[in-house]
Amino acid sequence: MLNETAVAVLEQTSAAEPEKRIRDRSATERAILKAAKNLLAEEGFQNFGINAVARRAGCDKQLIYRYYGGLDGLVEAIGADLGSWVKDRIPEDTGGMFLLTYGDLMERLSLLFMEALRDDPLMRRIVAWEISENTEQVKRLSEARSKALGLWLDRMRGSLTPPKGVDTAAVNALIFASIQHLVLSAAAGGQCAGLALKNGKDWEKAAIALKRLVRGVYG
Amino acid sequence: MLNETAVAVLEQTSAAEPEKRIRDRSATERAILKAAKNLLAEEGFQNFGINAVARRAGCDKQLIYRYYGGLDGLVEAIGADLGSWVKDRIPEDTGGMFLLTYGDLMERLSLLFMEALRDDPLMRRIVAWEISENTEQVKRLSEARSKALGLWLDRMRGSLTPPKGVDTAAVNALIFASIQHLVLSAAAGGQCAGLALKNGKDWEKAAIALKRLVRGVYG
DNA sequence: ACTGTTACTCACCGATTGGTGACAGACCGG
DNA sequence: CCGGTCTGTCACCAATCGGTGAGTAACAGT
Repeated sequence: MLNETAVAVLEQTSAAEPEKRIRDRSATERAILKAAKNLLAEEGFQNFGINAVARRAGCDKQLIYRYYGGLDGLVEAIGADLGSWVKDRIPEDTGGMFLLTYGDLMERLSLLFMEALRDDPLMRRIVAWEISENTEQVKRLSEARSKALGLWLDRMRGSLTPPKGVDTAAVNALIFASIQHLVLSAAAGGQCAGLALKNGKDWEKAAIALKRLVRGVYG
Repeated sequence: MLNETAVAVLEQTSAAEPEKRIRDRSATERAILKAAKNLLAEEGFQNFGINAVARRAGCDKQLIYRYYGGLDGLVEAIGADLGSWVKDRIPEDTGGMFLLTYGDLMERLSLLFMEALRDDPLMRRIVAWEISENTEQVKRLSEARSKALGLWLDRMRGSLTPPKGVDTAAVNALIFASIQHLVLSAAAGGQCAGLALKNGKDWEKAAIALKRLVRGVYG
């Protein structure tokens, strides 16, 4: 893999156009970041290292040290980039939902979160990483993710007050933990605690069970 | 670290005699297995390899190849050894519980499982491993764990029929997923989804929320 | 055109990994 | 006693890891 610009140049080499700017720092930086994200999403954190990222980015690892200050900085950049998650995952159409109770809201958020996590391999890998390791790298990344998730929840919640008499923080933590583990387990082995999670039908069952769980506590 | 026997020998040989290692295959095998389990429990699967296990077991890695056929066989042996989990985790005192409803049962099982997982680092690491990787190694280990858990649940359930009209498989999968993620997240970072999980007070809150969740679906 | 800076590549380092073949010593049957 | 098997050790392999210092090629300012 080469720089995007380099690829573009290669593609139009048929013409006699003079090559322009193979040396483009910001493009290289973007290529590195993109390579890192893709690598993390596809391969997981096991084989996530300087050499692998440089290989995939098609540049020398030295550039990663120079531009990001090593893997730590690169991971931090990924974390910073995680803010874009919020924008992508907020449905602009919030209409059609009248008179939301807290139960309505949590049911909707749970299903949305499950769906979002299902088709975001990078986020899944990060969650798995958080659980498996406790280095400073992961801690920072975890904070960024937590922050992004919190922001997402805030945006989605709007101005709705939680019910009294229930420890919503703890209950919601359990609900979201449930979703995360279900999705991660499914992504890894196609099942969770013996429950098959492969085709759409399986996930429909899971969704129904999730609704029932949420409705059970929040009515 | 050396064999226990070897250590004993070393302790009583002041320095005159050349140290002799006891030739005891089964003891060495046990030492290797124990080292592997401890290593996995303490360090996690990140640095789990032939060299690390041999180092901790105080023997040459060649012996791991000979006795277990490499890491795969060793992991499989760990899985086979996982059956003992069931015996350790079944409270012999099942009296004092009259007229169990399914809700009573699931509440009790949930709390027991959470507690059991909380003080079993090896099991936690295995769960985290399952989620993070999908190699043949992990698959076998996962199966063994799943089997052990299933056996445990059977033993605990006794002869109690689940309620109709509820997809108990899916709901229970969600509940146990919730517990696993909560405990793993806590073990890694002392919190889960912003919910602090450090001292006993925190866990008490989590337990209450868990009860509420279970009671919500199963009454 | 000269100079200095920027962007980038390359070669090398020590350490560690998984894996193998050769060897030494202890034990046992003959 | 000898010879073979079992148990354990050691040296070595190629590959990969993270990390660094030095060199090269393209650019910009003058």
